[in-house]
Amino acid sequence: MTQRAMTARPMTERAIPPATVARLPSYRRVLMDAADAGQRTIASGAIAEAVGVHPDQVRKDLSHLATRGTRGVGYDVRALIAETSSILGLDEERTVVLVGVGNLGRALAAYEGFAPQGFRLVAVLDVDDAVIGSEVGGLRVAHLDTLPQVARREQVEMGVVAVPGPAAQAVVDTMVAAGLRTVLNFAPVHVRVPDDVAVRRVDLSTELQMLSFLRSRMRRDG
Amino acid sequence: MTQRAMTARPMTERAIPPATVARLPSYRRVLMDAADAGQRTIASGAIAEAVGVHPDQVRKDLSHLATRGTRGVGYDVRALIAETSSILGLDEERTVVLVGVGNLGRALAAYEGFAPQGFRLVAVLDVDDAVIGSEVGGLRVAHLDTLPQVARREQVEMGVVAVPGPAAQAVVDTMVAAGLRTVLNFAPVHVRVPDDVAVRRVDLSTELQMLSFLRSRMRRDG
DNA sequence: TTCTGTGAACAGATTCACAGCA
DNA sequence: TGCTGTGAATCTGTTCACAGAA
Repeated sequence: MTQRAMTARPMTERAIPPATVARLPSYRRVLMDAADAGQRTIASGAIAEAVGVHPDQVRKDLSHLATRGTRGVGYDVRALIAETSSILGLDEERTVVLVGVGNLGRALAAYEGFAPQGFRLVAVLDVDDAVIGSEVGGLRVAHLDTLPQVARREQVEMGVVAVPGPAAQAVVDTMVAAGLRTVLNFAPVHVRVPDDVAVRRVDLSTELQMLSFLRSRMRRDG
Repeated sequence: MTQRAMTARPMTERAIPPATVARLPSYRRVLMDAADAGQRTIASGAIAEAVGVHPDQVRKDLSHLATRGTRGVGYDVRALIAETSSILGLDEERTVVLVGVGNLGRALAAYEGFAPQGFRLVAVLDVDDAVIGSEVGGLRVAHLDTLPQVARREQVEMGVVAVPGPAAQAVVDTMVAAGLRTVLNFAPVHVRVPDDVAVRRVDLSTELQMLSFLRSRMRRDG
């Protein structure tokens, strides 16, 4: 629909392929482990081994970054961490709001993986009076209606949707109206959003079903 | 490594592309909604609309199945549900074991999405004495050491890993040794498994980071 | 040597274009 | 006329092969 590839863009960054971006968080994690272990440089082969891809793939991916490796040695660990963090937007703090305080919502609110990557959960919302006012993940659950105020006050950028499927579209509409521009959707439905809003969906049921498919297939192969 | 494509295979099924399989669960959900609403047939455009893809894509995907649509009308809803279920291996019950009773593990155990798709959780395991013996998702938490017995007794096929990263590889090794052949890994690390075991990883942090990337990019585009 | 960087070959997935049946 | 089915064209991603710097 929109013509992106032809758009003039500052030379500093050259349209990193989505497939590469998807691997960057894994690379970054390995790099941070290496840094913790005191390593100053790391070879593509070592990253590849830890992440489970081909070394070729790692080098091709890293060739989209500005950081260059040195032949016979590898890449500078600190430089790569800095650049991947910057590309992924992890050098500035991102505020997150969570909607839906069921089992999954509660688990997400308590999830320890948010904070270390710079994601700060600033509000937990629901529409059910039974849970509003209770404490979840160190925050008091408020009514979904307060989202616009919270979003403005805290400059919230990301929304996490952990409500049942039928409620998801309405929640996302509310988020979009409140100015959120990225949404992580755990409901098992596709939601419609304007072009300038990004949505990613995580569906446990889909994952299980794909595994189930692989299982069926394997029994015949083996 | 293994040569699959050339393997002789019963004509009844012709190697469905992975990308298609990944969309099948979504199609199936839409079909079930349509069936609930009393619809007997459905057009590719309607499925596409609900799932958020091109109608062309839906038709190409469905062309890999045996069920054919009728021109000017659409596809038979019941027939498609039956065939997608069969392909995804959802016509037989799959037994699942969950390891790791942290926040996420508890949420997964209580997750209502397992049962309706034919996934039956038969055991919840951990290594922490503090949680062993407690009840989670209607099951009493047992020690990970009991996995081999449970796996044999219940013919367990799938394992869900909800333990911290550093513990994941050992847990998966135990699962593989106990005969499980598919693993859904929520730990943020790559785990090594033999060729005949399938692993899928779901990483919340990766999803957030990809959204964060999109957010950074959008601010410049818009 | 060892390990990077990249063009070229290849493979897979999506979109287009259109023929053809109800 | 509406919607399926599919070859062809295109696009995207992966793997190969190898030149070249430390």
